[in-house]
Amino acid sequence: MGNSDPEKSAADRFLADDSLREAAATGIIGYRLRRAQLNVFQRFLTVFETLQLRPAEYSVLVLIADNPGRKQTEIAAALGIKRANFVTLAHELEARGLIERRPARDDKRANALHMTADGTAFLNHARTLHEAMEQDLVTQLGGPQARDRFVDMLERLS
Amino acid sequence: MGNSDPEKSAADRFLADDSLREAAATGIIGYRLRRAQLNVFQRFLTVFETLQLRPAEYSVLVLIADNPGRKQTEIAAALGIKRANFVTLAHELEARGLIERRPARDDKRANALHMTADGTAFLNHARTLHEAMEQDLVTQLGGPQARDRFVDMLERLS
DNA sequence: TGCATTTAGTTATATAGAATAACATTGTTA
DNA sequence: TAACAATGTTATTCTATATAACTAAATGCA
Repeated sequence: MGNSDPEKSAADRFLADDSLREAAATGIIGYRLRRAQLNVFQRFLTVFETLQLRPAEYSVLVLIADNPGRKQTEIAAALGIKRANFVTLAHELEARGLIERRPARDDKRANALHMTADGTAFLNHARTLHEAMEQDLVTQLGGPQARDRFVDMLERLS
Repeated sequence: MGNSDPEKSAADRFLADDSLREAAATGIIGYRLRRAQLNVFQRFLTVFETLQLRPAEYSVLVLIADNPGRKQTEIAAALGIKRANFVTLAHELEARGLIERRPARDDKRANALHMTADGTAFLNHARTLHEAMEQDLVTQLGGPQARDRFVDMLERLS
């Protein structure tokens, strides 16, 4: 039983008709921005597939490693993740043995987040993969200077 | 009965701790790309709130107006929307009287998509709003040249 | 101090976007 | 003509994100 109705990739059809292509993208910054973002995220998913790590999870690990002992709410807020949604995320990372949620010293309600030894090793590996991907992106953008200009413009839109 | 648990905006907490802020964004193109995209889309939603028009719907209308008579699948594919998901989208736009789905001459299976007179008028209004928004973005980016460089870099990532 | 308000974490739930599978109808091609 | 492919469709799933409501604890203030 094979795939009875395989979708062609969007790009296949996209390139099949240039007049449509032009019409779709002309003068729409938001549209191109979204396309680029989806593309970069897709690349991320591919690169991190073997690690079973999604973008949000990676950024959470980076933030905890660089800011050990912070409370859930702080990490969540810094990444623009709602407290409620962060709960599941943190629980999964804890269940995988990558992070620990210790009772905070100064606040009995709060959990202080820390990396485990396994988590640190795992993140180091992930960081290597990420840096390689990032390097690819820089190359595509046209070098470090272009990257800096690009990131600057992204910030201007935020 | 007021909002018993109002969330602070992400930015409020974000700015409350610069060390976290720096850690979150350092060296992560994908992260900043996503932030910028969400921000621009949020602006779109605000601008188009009175029209009750979402980004995908706007791009569909633009594409149909610029390519009248195309089949559903063509429009959907050009925008990277799955056939299946496009059905609801097209039905809603038709229900609002903005587009028509006429039987295609050369293919009894297919629907050829056309704007209605109302749809054209509606889209003209939407285009005005969009152009104003686009102009704001260009200003934020630092002018037309910066916009061109920016869009070029977005294309490089796609 | 005592009481109202706020905050941290949590659970449950809702909504939107995007993806897959399967199907009828029609078109294409070997 | 018989196999295959494409179009539109429905149903379903998955993921991300958002909201409401609750508890326990902390904070503020009169």
